[in-house]
Amino acid sequence: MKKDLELIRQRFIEVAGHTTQSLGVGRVLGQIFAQVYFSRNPQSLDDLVRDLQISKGSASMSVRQLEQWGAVRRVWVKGDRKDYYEAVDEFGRIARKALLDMIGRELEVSDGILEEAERSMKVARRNGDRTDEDSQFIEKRIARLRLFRDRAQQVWKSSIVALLLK
Amino acid sequence: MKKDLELIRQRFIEVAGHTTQSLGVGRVLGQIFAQVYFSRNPQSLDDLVRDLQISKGSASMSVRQLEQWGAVRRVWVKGDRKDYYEAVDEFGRIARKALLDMIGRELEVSDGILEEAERSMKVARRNGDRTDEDSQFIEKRIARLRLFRDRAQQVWKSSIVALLLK
DNA sequence: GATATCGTTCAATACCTATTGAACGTATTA
DNA sequence: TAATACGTTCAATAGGTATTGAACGATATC
Repeated sequence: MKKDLELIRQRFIEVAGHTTQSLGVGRVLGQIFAQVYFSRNPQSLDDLVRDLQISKGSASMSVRQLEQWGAVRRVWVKGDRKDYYEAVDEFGRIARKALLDMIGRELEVSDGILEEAERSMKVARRNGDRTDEDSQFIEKRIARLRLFRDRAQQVWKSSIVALLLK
Repeated sequence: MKKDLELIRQRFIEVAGHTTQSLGVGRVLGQIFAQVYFSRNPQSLDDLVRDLQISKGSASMSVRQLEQWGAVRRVWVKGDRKDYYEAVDEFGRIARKALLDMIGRELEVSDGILEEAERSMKVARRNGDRTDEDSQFIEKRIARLRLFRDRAQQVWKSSIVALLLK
């Protein structure tokens, strides 16, 4: 491959690695995807290990993660036992799955605590504590939190949908 | 304060810390905001140090970060030299600033590499390399990337705006 | 059936970054 | 002026997590 093309490729791999790293999913993940995405031929684990100078274990795990998100797909190369991978060129779907996987869980957790708190407040109320100033304050704060949470939920969902549409 | 209210507060602090941690901005940040948000009285650094059992340095830095994002504001308590902080109850604006600060930079970086690559391809083309199959492949991939980037940009901006609106 | 090839697993390690805490500057009080 | 109270800074450290690599199982090849 021509030298300047190779340079561009290298640069993409570098930046992709940096990006995924600061997104909290590890450098290797981005590097692998970039390498596969900018390769005409399907890439084997060994290709990745050699070119990116990473361990086989790392390559194996990262590739599986990428497969999970639908970012790469296994392809069959006849007469070769190795697994080969090529990039799926549908960033929308990929981003959707990845984001849901990464952020979705967290959202559910904080959702849980909110409902839990709301239940507790309800119980406290029924016991006639409604005049308590502390309770009223906390209750208001929780209500505001709920308001934001619902808004954020909407934005989140519509964003996800928007990204999905090709 | 009543015991069950205190429990709820504690739980919020715990979850907030966990959330900010896995968002990559440290546990203390979330803990401090939760504590301030669920306190009727403005909180001093010492309050935070005592209640959360964190170091003064950590408290100082995290509070400054929160101030930067407009999540807490300094308030003046007469007859007291300490700095006190209270929560700003506008999650929309806070989220906006925080997200821009955290993700905005990354977006610009990956933006840079894209334009850089596009320029390089343009130059290569002018030199009559357009028949090169490798070049054509890379060029197509870059174009697809650009397409997604622009879409994502739109979604990103509209989400940010939507969150801002109270 | 023995050997070679390939992918996976997971405990150990290396790396990164949040957190600490001592030292410092500044403002306030005695 | 000395002593105290307070917030900030930053080098050192702790803690968490990505990455490694040796061991393993499975499958193909000799």
